Amino acid sequence: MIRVRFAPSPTGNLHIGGARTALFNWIYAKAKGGEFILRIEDTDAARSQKEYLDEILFSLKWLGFEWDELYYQSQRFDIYRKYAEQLLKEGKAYLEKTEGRGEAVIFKVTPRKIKVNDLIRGEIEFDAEAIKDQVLIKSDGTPTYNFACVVDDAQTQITHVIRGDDHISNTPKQIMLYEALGFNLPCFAHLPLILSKEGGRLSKRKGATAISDYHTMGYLPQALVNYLLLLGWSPGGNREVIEINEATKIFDIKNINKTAAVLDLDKLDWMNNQYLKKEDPEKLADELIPALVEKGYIEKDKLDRGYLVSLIKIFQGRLTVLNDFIDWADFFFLKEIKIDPAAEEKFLKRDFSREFRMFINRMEALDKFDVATIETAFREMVKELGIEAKVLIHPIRVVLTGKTIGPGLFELIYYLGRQRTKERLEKWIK
RNA sequence: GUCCCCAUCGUCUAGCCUGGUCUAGGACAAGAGCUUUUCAAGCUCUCGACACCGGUUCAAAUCCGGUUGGGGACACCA
Repeated sequence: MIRVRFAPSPTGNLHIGGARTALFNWIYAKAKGGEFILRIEDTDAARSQKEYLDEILFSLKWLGFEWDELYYQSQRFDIYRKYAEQLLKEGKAYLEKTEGRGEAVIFKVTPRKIKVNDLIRGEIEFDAEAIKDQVLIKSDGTPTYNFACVVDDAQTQITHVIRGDDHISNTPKQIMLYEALGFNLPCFAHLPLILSKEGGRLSKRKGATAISDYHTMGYLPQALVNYLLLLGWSPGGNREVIEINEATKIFDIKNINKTAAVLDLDKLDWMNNQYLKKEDPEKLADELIPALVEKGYIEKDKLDRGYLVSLIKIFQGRLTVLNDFIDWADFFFLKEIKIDPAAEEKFLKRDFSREFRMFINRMEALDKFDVATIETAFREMVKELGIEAKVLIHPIRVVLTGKTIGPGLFELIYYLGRQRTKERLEKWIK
């Protein structure tokens, strides 16, 4: 049974890099019918925070990476202690006293060559000569990262350690510990790093946006996962959009490439639009309702859900992020719309009183008020006036929506309704 | 400084393992056009890469060596 783990430290939010590591672990488990274990590396009590833990757990669930088991290192200190004592007893570690602090347990490093057979990179050789003796238990009694990591991976029977490239130099240190403790070695796979656009590691300043923020901004988890999957792996066959369920069927560590990838969010935007277009509008409504309520655009108990879904449908294909809807469709919810000054300048300098009046009358005369009849009435009217449709379409759009961009005019009028269309047009009749 | 990793369009990548089918394919971005009711989408087209040097070979993006460049690690952080 394949067992993999993702081991974040709650000293920061989950960001793109961590999410991608989690993804590759999770998908490998799925691909091989294995288990995905989540381990919280919260040994540093001073830096670990509950809010980060919550954010990490929320984000992993949001992305769809459900775990089979969950461990907290802070609850396992006695286990680390036990193994440290074993090493002490066997003479593989020694105690070191520091003034003002307690005793630390230090691992004795024996000079030798250490070979790592990495699933992605092949064989890598290190010389332990360059590695200093390693602290196992700090003088405050807490374990160090490398020690706790090895004990936990072995104890929880992790078969494949899949992690970022930045851990590659920890690997020889950990292998020495596995051997000293008499544990079986897992397989190692070191993922290429994700670099910021400026080069270098992802940091708060450079692209390390919290995953939960992508949720807040209106990205779809499927889109983010698909984008992440393409960073270092390819389904082949010139495929870009690939559903996770399909990807799990063809995923293999062997196909992960060695090169670090630069984070370029343009492609994520494109990907998000791809998923937004085909997403069930009912689901998008669920996502949008809280934000719309908060904006005061709708009221929770007086919600016309069917209407909202209809509106989502006419915007769906043009959204980059779901939240674009809130700005672009505001005129459907606001009593008083704001007219973009540039749009007014461009389309409403002329007096359209006669045309607007005429259009109102035509609409009121309609027996059946739907997208097709509105359009027919409008087209007949401009024909009679002897003008091009767009001469009138743009000014009407600006008056009704306040914007120069948006959905087709006739469906927009249909959903705005006769009454509101009339009111907004009348404001511009002198 | 020491150790380690990496190297195909601006970006993500296919191809590399198993040299010839590669005058290197796709996607994003950019530019042009079509459509049109604006924007978005869609469609068509354009721009654009095997880091460099040497070796092996009839033949190298593909194998080998070096150079250069980029990145990572060297904590009683994780």
